Amino acid sequence: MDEQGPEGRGQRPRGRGLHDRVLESLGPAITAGDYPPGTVLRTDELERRYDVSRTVVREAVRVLESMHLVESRRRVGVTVRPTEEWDVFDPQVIRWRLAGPDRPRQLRSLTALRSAIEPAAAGLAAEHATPEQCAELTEHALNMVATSRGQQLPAYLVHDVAFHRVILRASGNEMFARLGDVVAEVLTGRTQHRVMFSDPDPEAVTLHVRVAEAVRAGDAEAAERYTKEITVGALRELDILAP
Amino acid sequence: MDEQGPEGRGQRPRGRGLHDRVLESLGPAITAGDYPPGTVLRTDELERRYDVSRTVVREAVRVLESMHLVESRRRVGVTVRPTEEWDVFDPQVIRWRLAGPDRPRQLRSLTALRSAIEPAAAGLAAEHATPEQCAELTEHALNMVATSRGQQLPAYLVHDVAFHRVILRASGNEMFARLGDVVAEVLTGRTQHRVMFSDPDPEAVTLHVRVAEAVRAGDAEAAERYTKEITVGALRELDILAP
DNA sequence: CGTGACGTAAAAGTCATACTTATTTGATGG
DNA sequence: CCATCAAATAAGTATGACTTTTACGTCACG
Repeated sequence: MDEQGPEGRGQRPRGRGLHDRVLESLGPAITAGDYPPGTVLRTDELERRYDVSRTVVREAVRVLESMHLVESRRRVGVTVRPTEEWDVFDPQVIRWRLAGPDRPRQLRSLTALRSAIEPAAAGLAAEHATPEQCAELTEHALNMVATSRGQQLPAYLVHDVAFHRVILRASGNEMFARLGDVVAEVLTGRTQHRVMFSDPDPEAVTLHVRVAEAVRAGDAEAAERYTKEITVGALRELDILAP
Repeated sequence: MDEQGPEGRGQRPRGRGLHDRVLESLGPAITAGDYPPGTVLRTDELERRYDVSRTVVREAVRVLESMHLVESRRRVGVTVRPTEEWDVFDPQVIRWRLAGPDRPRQLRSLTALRSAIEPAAAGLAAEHATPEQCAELTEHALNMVATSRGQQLPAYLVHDVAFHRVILRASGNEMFARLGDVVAEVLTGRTQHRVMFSDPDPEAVTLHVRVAEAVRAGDAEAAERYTKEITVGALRELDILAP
């Protein structure tokens, strides 16, 4: 055993809070499958493992429970729940899974989600976007064109992310809007995987400009169709990278 | 003051846990707007209000924080966050909002979400559904037909919900699958609103049968198109009910 | 040999208290 | 007027005592 001494706790690591530290360790571990569904954790074991008090462990466990990652039952312990019951829409869960071995699978799910949501969002945006949002949109689209050649992927990515964020926000649907972070994550992840490869697909760049035009013109049908083409491209790309 | 006595707590209401009781009171209150964004709650105030210990309040607050409903900061208190930052995909948040004054708005968001997701899910289902799932699908569709006339809405609803659940599950996408509960909630809510009115739209019933056929035939394009028609119908219905 | 009632113990849940730490506020002094 | 530092405040953490639920084994009875 490696006790640091009879009194007090060793090494206050002073993150934003001890419970966060526990959460940021347990969450990824569970979503990564280190503790397969059915695994039982006992709180006093966790106390010792992380060298923290009951208070801290319980708070972390409570949060994991609210994500349906675990279930806490008296006389049993904290049981890891089956994967199908996890709150896969929880942004935190998404981040944890993107950081773990489930990343490819997660990226596929998310890309399929994008492919369903974004065209609809673009259609709504064409009807609801404010003039300011239209302006932002065309600006980002033009910046994408400008940075689409000559190893400027980081800059390109910034505008790509911003573009899709505006679309989702301009849809006027709060739920679509909240997917901005997720889409950002997917786009970023995708870029990292091919950063050494080529410049972005010129067709995709053009499509973004078309979407911006369609939204500005209030043409919902066109905005939806062009966006669909973008996301279909993203899906196809996934199949090529991991068939 | 209404103290129950000098020692102990009064009335153990023994829900599944005190923290749950606090959560189930605070959560709805916040999402209902009883505490507008910016409102600051102090934990010791909550302790007194709910007549529970620090431990319990902290656990509840921790969960609310993980939903991004509140933010807890030292020397300040527990602050209600702006609506745009809430985890609107959290099933619990969705339920709370559906139970509160935000219900109409929430139903609209969710219906728009359905309208984006379900057609895509149906398309995927046509490619991935197992024979068993196809069988379930046609069975539910036929039962919908059978119960579509003569004041059998409750029974109809059961099969409607089941049908859409199977579609979402058969899509093979875990995120789509997890929307089953949400869709169920929407369908149930919709039925409750018109339970005294008419039988379900015969066209919608037929469309469900067509979707089942398309999925069985592996015709993704048709499955997607028919499902889209169903959800568009749902959207139109909303406009009629609350233009 | 099966079956149901019952007691026991294990683990989470709760409480009260003492103490720590970060942060706001404002007072003090340059 | 601004920088700096001190005090007050509310959340964060630790801990020990106690309660409540419930799985599991035991034993008596059919």
